[in-house]
Amino acid sequence: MLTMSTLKKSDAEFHHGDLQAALVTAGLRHVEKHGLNSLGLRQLALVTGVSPTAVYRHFEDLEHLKASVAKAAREVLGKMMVDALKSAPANKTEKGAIARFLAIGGAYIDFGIKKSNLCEIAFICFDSPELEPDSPNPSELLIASLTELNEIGCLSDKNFKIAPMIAWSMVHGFAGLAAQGATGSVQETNASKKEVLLSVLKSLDIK
Amino acid sequence: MLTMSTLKKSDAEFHHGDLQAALVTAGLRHVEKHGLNSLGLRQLALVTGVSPTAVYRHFEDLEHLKASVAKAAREVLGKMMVDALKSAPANKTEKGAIARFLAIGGAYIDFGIKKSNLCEIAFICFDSPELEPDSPNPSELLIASLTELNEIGCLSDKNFKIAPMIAWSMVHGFAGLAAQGATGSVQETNASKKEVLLSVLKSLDIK
DNA sequence: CTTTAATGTTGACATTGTTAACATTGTGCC
DNA sequence: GGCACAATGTTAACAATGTCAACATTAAAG
Repeated sequence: MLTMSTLKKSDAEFHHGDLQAALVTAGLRHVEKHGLNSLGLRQLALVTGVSPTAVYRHFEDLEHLKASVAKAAREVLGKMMVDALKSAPANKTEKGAIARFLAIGGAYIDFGIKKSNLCEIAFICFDSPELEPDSPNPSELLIASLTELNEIGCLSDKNFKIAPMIAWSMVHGFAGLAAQGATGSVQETNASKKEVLLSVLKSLDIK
Repeated sequence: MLTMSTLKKSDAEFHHGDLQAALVTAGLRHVEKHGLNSLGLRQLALVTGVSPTAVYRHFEDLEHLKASVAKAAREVLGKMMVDALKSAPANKTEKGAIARFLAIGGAYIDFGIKKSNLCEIAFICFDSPELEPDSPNPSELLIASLTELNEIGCLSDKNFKIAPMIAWSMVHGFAGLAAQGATGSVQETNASKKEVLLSVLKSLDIK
């Protein structure tokens, strides 16, 4: 099962290799460039170089395909957050932990600002499947950062209980508003981004 | 213009009276019950008792019709907020102003919880038209409540500047998460709702 | 009363999502 | 190695959708 000497691609190219992933990737690219509403099954099959009905070997439905694209979009968000985490200071101090929280929270917001089309599909999915086990989960990354703040000692146990919902709501809400241009000009948005993140810390008695 | 002795409905019923509004209302009802993705032009025309192409006399496009339904959904949210405001204490005191803020913020969140399908379409619209001039605007209601807190004296001018974005992001984010069931059970959600609203006040140094 | 704009209808077309029936490829078993 | 079988892809067709062009009816204006 799943042998086929990985990536041999078969001379006649009758079999695609990994059509499932190819369709999702193509769908992700399309949404990023042209938005969600124009995402169609046939066009997607055409771009991938395959017949429309081949899609049904991998997805029950167009809705299920969309759900997979939504999953991929959330994985992009997760990657942006870990990238931001890597570029943040690694000091195991209070200041470092705060900087890391600002980094991943900021990355979540940047997802709304810079990848607004992906943001549109990422969360507007009803019955969306779980992320890949090895793929970083956005809300879990937020929780991990808050856990770190708690363990270091600058986030009380009482506040820690409500912290995930507070931080997630705020960051998610601002990202969504920014994605649909409700946060004003670019500089206004960037100013608000900072204030929004700091207000989360303030409401949690941090710093 | 627009005479026709309002609501005479014309014997032959060739003309509908106010098809534009009827289509939007039907669209709103459909989305509320069956979700957004199944919202179609033909089905909508059928329900309204009119031919499919009649829709094009009132809407350039299906997208524009959807945008009008989205506008109507935001107006529903606005009405829920003013209703909550009416049911809140009217004391012109600090406590009263806080209670009113919690009421309209809570209504925004309830919109996400109890009208999740409307919440789905309300904000996922690109080029959505402005609300009716007399219809209460959600974000402006939030701002008005914060203005009141500022005028009463329990919200500093400095915090007042950032307050709209803070409050709007938080409430909008939690409503969105609740709408897609990301906030846990019903009681968990209600508990979080309270914490979320209080944390906004806290981050603004209120109370 | 006639002209004209507004509003609605019919018929047709291209495109879409989906299904059924058929074809090809790779895998595992003897 | 040869053969059944599951996996994967193809073609042909269907119903339904959004949209357009041409026509019909009603209301409004002179």
